[in-house]
Amino acid sequence: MNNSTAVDGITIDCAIFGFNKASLEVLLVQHAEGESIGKWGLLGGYLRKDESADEAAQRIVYELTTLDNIYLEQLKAFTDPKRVSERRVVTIGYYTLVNREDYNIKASQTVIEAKWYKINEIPDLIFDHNEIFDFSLMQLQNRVRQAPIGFNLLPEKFTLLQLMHLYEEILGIELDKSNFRRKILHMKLLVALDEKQQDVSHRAAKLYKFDPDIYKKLTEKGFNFEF
Amino acid sequence: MNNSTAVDGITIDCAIFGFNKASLEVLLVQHAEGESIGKWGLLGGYLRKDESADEAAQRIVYELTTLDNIYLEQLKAFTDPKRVSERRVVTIGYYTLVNREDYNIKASQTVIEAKWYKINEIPDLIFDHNEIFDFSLMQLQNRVRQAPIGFNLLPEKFTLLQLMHLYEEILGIELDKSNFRRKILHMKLLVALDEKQQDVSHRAAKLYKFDPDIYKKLTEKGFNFEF
DNA sequence: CCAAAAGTGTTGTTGATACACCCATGT
DNA sequence: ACATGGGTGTATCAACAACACTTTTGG
Repeated sequence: MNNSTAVDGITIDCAIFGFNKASLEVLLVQHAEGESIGKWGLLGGYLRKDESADEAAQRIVYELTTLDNIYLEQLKAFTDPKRVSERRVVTIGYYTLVNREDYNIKASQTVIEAKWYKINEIPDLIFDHNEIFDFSLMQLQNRVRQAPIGFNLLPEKFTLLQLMHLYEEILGIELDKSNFRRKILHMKLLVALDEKQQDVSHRAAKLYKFDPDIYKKLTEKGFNFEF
Repeated sequence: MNNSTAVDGITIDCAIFGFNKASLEVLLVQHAEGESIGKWGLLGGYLRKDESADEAAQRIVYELTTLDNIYLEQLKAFTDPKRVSERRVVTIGYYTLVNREDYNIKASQTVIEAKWYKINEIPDLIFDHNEIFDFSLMQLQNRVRQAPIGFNLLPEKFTLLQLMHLYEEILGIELDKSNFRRKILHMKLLVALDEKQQDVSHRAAKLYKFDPDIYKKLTEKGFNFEF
């Protein structure tokens, strides 16, 4: 990358979450250059002089995955003076939620390899990236209870049990099928489609989709996302 | 201040909340030097090379108020490339909760004047400080519903109605006295003292204090702070 | 017919809400 | 006596947890 356009001493690091079958996973990368060659870490990059941190995070994720318009939220700034040896670098942490069905790795100059890791099988990462990851998971668990951001991890059409398993994975709890159905349907956030699952070896489930317009209307009255 | 010890291009800005009688207020300052002379803004300063952002925020608040060991939480980094004209400066926002009874302004080299403003009477501030303040209020409203951080705004001993008025002010809602009492006492977070209000022109209320030890025990089981 | 997941129904308990009401104290 | 806030009691309603049950579909 062209360092002349970068802000000195400020980087962006991003935890990219995806949901696969029944498990919540994070995309980690091996860096091809710099002092961290060959070690796994969160996807990162420099903040450029003409962009905000949000724009930088969007750009950095796009450069690796070609994913556009993804859900993205700043965590906080990580500022321990010793977090990177030798230099003083402050990093601004982010997390994003992506739909694995849309995802495709793009060849990249700065990254050797990218790989999904289950959230309870994260290896030792560079710098303070384990701390950043832990914080991002905590933040995800909190946010998912306050707003329906979890839908960003699912394909457009999904069954109620897929949704329930997603919440179970993220929150690390078990939910009652019957009660979950009642509660989520009662919120009126979902639109039932005239479609069912295909090619499953059991009774096919109805498919639903999340409706952001309905969400906007409901959000003014306020409703509860505790599960 | 000695700029040779400062990290280039990174500042700290802090919204200091206090609770006075019945209103939630923020401490604003007029800067004595730099491009912002004479305008009101949040308390701010440079991040130093040998300190984390948390330490910097503690130091900056201490330098003005001599308050120590206060509740302090990072908001996020504000990074719009145009947020400060001329230079690229990223600021890390903070908010703190202080007990007005402990508070005393200290003479300061960098600040002409400091003044408490009611949260709905905030003037036009320098840079993006209005945005930072709005964010801090939102964050306070959210956090106060998840954990008993509001106690940091009160004196050590307080009545149940003082506490209720605090929540009403922060959240901008009205609460039912009877139901509030039941709910807060039911949580078992408060320790009833063998003391009553003095010199009030009505029946004296019992005083309570918040017990952090009890909170720690309860927090593991989880409990609900929605009001 | 069986396995597996989809989907419905029932019941007891808890907690929120909206009140009405009585108590203590200073002016 | 009355104003002001302190403090108690109660009836109603909505939400939740636990669990049993029926339905659909592929193999």
